[in-house]
Amino acid sequence: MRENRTRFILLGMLELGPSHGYGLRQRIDESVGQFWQESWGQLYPTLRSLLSEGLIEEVEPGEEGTDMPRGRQSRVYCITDAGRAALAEWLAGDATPSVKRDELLLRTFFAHNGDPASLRRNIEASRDRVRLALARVEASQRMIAASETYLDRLDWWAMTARHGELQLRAHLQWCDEALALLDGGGER
Amino acid sequence: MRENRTRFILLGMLELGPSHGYGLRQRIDESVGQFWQESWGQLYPTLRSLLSEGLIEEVEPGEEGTDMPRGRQSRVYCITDAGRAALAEWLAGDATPSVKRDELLLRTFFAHNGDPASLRRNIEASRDRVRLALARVEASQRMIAASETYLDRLDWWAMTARHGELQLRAHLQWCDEALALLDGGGER
DNA sequence: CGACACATGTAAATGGTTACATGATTTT
DNA sequence: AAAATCATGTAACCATTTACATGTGTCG
Repeated sequence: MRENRTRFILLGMLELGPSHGYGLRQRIDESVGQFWQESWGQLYPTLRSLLSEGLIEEVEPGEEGTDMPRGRQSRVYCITDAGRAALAEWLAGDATPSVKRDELLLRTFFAHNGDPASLRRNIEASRDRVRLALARVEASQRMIAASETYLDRLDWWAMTARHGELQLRAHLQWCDEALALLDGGGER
Repeated sequence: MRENRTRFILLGMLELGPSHGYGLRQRIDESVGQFWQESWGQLYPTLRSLLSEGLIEEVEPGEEGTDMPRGRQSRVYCITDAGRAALAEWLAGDATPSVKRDELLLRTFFAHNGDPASLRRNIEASRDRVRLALARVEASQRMIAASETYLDRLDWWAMTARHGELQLRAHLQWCDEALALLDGGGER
């Protein structure tokens, strides 16, 4: 929490090419959506402050376009050298360890106080969500493998996808084990 | 975010036996600390509001003591029937899917803009933290296996520990793969 | 006697989501 | 003509952390 990472996601996404607020959020969802997300309430104000700090600048829509808006009213931004420097500086620093919060595990821990059917429902819902997420990760892995652009970034991107794959598979295995336990001795 | 889970953790922990603020935080750290944590700024005010809602009540220190304070000034709480009902009601509902935020992966995704040595340092730091966490999980698994109390809760507790084990092992494997990639073709 | 763990709280700041408000363009 | 998507933003609210403030008991 102590550092505002939204700034650096936006800088990193703009480093891939100029875009506008709405388009940046799409990029975020498609690329790092499995392990990060941004809301409008964060995105637009942060774009403004990056602009006022000179880390990004506004360009005319239509210029050298990588990701131009289809509608009319929109503001297209581009990263500046100062922005690139700020991004590099952030990357040179230490990551703050991620705070883990897992409500499903909390419910599992306290399951004694509720009924097994509710826990089962929640685990099944989680399993279904994670199966979808795994399908998305696998799709993204195929896209990375087939990509002919951004070649010098693909190794890193594949690494993040691989993390998702391992993490999600581990969770699926847990769901299976947990549901088996609920089926077996769980009723007592 | 929409639901204040702190309330239910405190209720769940008090269901194990009466305790005081400081002791509750210790219980939380020792039991669900791998996937949940509470700060003082959340804990004490929440205890107050649970008290005013009648979900917990204050008892004299020294009564039927499971977890009594060693120092002097302290307030010991006990869950009420209303509190047990509130906990059960929460458990009957649906879990809100956990929001995932992983700064290490963000740094990996944008690694192209920084230097490989910094990424390596961050991955190694994460691996070291996770090794420690895994050791704690394994210790907690041994404690659960050897426990002769709370028998009807042990299955659930073991399940949460198993989740930690699977998740942390998956992360360790990723760290190894990522470091190998950094050693190998990573320099180009 | 100094450091550290025990113990309880409050206040301010931050980070983040959600709902609101508005309107254009595309698709059905 | 309606619905969905594209597009930009603001305001209110909520959750959470961090720093502050205070004091006791224990151990070396």
